[in-house]
Amino acid sequence: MGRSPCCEKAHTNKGAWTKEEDDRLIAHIRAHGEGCWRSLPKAAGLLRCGKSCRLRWINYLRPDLKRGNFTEDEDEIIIKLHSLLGNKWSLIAGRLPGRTDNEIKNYWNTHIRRKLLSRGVDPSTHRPVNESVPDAKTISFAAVIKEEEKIFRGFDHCNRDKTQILERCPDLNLDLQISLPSINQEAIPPLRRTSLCFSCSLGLRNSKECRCTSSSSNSSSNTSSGVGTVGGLDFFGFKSRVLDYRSLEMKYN
DNA sequence: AATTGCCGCAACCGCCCCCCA
DNA sequence: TTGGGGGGCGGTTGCGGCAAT
Repeated sequence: MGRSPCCEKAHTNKGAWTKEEDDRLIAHIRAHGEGCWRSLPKAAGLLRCGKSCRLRWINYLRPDLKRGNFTEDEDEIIIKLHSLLGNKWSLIAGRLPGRTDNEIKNYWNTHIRRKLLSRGVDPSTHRPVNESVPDAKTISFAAVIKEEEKIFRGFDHCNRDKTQILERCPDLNLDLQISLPSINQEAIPPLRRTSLCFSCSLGLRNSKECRCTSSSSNSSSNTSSGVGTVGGLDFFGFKSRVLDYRSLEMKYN
């Protein structure tokens, strides 16, 4: 038995939303709030799929949406976040108030990709287009074990157990941690040490999150704020729990 | 003025994850 | 512990508008 459909497809409208449908949806959400999208269309008197209502509200009708063109600052933030997070549009949108994941995804595909290509940057890898990428090395443990089996086949008299072979490949814990590039400020001549805060490095100079100071002495304090926070800036949302950090962790046990 | 091709964006589709019974 | 349902997400599609011819 397959999955039950999210709605009665036969009796739902598709395509562009009418003004009347928008008004009904807005009125319903104003009165009852968001939630239970599956039952919302019926309650609101809409011949739409619940998912369609959700999309329409989130991407178009929500009152806190920022309409209009993206600013240069927003462009740069999107580029930097994309280089860190990849196509995690919802995470990127979470760091840009008033913008939706769909909007950012479309904007990326239509404008930023072209912008990066014109700069000679590959939008997928964020590396120069003509930069030769070193051959990727794939470590295959299965291949290692096969090789070892070949070797040990000649030593059958030893009654060597396969588990002994496997013990040669201990469990790995490949936890990935993300953090700011570690720069040893002590190794840099005093005059060249930077006090640029992370906000400024994202192109948000003079923003309220800016922690830059005229003195370079504060720069070290920025690195002691813990993972995901820089100078008190909750960049990765660890404090606000916007970012599901588990998606950035790979475990092999 | 009509046609064609391209571009941008809203909306849809299907998969995946999480929560709860 | 497990399975089903609901919601969220990323990729894709299709339509409308606009520029070029």
